[in-house]
Amino acid sequence: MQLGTDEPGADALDPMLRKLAYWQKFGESDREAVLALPHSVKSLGSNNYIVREGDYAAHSCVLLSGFAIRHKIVADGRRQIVSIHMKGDIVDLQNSLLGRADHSVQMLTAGKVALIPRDEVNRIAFERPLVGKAMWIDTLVDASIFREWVANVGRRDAPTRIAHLLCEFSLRLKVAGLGEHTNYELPMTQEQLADATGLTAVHVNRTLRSLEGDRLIERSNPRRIVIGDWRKLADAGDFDSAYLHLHESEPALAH
Amino acid sequence: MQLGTDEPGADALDPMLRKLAYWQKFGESDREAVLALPHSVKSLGSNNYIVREGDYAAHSCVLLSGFAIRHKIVADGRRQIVSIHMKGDIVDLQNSLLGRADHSVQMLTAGKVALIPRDEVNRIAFERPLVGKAMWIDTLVDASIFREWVANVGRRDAPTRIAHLLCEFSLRLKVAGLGEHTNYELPMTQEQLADATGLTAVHVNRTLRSLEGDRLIERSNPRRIVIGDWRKLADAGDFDSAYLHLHESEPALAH
DNA sequence: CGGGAGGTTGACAATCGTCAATCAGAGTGG
DNA sequence: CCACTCTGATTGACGATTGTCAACCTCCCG
Repeated sequence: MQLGTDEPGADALDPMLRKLAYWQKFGESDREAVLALPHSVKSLGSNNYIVREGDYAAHSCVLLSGFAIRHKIVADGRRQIVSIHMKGDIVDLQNSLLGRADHSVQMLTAGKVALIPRDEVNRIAFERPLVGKAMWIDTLVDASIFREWVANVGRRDAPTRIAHLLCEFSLRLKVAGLGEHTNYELPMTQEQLADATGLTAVHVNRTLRSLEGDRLIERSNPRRIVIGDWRKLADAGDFDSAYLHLHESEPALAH
Repeated sequence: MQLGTDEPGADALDPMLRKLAYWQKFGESDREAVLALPHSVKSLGSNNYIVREGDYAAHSCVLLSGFAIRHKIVADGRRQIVSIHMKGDIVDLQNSLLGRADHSVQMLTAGKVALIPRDEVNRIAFERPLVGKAMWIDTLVDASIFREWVANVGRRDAPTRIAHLLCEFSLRLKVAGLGEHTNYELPMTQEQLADATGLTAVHVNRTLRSLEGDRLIERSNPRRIVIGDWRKLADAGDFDSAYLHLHESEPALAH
């Protein structure tokens, strides 16, 4: 299923603006300039590709709703998911500057994206220093998350790895304002979870059940994650939110 | 050993300029502006720290000679190296914008670094769009390498992982103009190699010897890597240089 | 010549992967 | 309403890659 292209609403880019303004305080004119970026909105079905490895992207792409992942395929056909994205995430800013995509971006659920011509992204980045700075910071935080993922798949065992991912997802849901962050539906199959953690689907299954057995999470159905004691799960997942570079107010989660 | 601070040479920042100019063609005034950045040069001994996780860095740091790594420590004290750096690499640009360091940077060998006040980095990035763009691209390529590392430790087996790292190192040596890239001395212990690949030192040792046994590499001493057939090693390491975003001329290595 | 760091090897253990069967739930057509 | 089917989740038995522990070797350097 590949759905059509919609008319852009007046402030379709609001989720992107919120994200950028989170990194860098904007004045009114910068806010308006971001919202005024030319773009088209596209509705995508689950599993639709936004970018394919090797593409020369003509657009930058912002996720307006739904969830998406970035992934790479290795020699024997196995897949590694390198990041998970949600509302407001700028999903392929790098392609505006780098040219050929070094990985694919794929929808996890149905959702909408805004496509912004790469020239426009480049223009605003350099005409409006605060906007450019916010975009740069956004890509630096992305990079910080990749580093954490290298450590996660490289040096943590399966239960810790999965607990860490559940914590990251929870906290990012909260920052994005997407509902109850201690009781959420993980928008992916266990196979996708395996591809994100460098494990196999079977082992992910066993590990989830073992986290459940240890009362670190509850699951009323296979995808629903209920976090009873956030601090306990964070400890189990060796989770320290510093790498997300959130403002002071957020990490208070720990309470 | 922590050596002193030297007088900056007239063009100490040349390695940084070369790197930036590789990503973005500069005019003469931009070149001069980069070289004119205020900075101090510091000589560091092997294993000295450049940045420690948690630091609020007042400087950005460019590696002028020697090798360095970035790493993170996980709960049980194990370490994950997330990248390896060499001459010309801008090693903590992100700290200029992000504030608190989310990982440590440590010298692998003795070498020199240039410290540039973070305000100066911010200033040049926004006063000189081409310089800013080059720095931005540099951070995006960094991020691309992190993604590849996530896939490397997440989805490749030990021999493939190590072969991949050897290929990446080889190619980056070549681009940086640091001698014979098919016959080089790997500036790290097997324990450090293990921390970079998410393995243990013992297993790294066995795997290196097995690569040797398969005639994918030769080693006249434990650290010297001789690549007889580059293509063969690249195949064994599932190595495709696209993620390094080099210009067209370099990947010709494959011949 | 002694000490130490790093490299090498073997025996054994454990985490995690593979294969295969079964189960549960959603959607579909008769 | 009820097979039927498909995807995803779950479980068990077994196997393999990788980790752990411990010994020993080698080289460099003071």
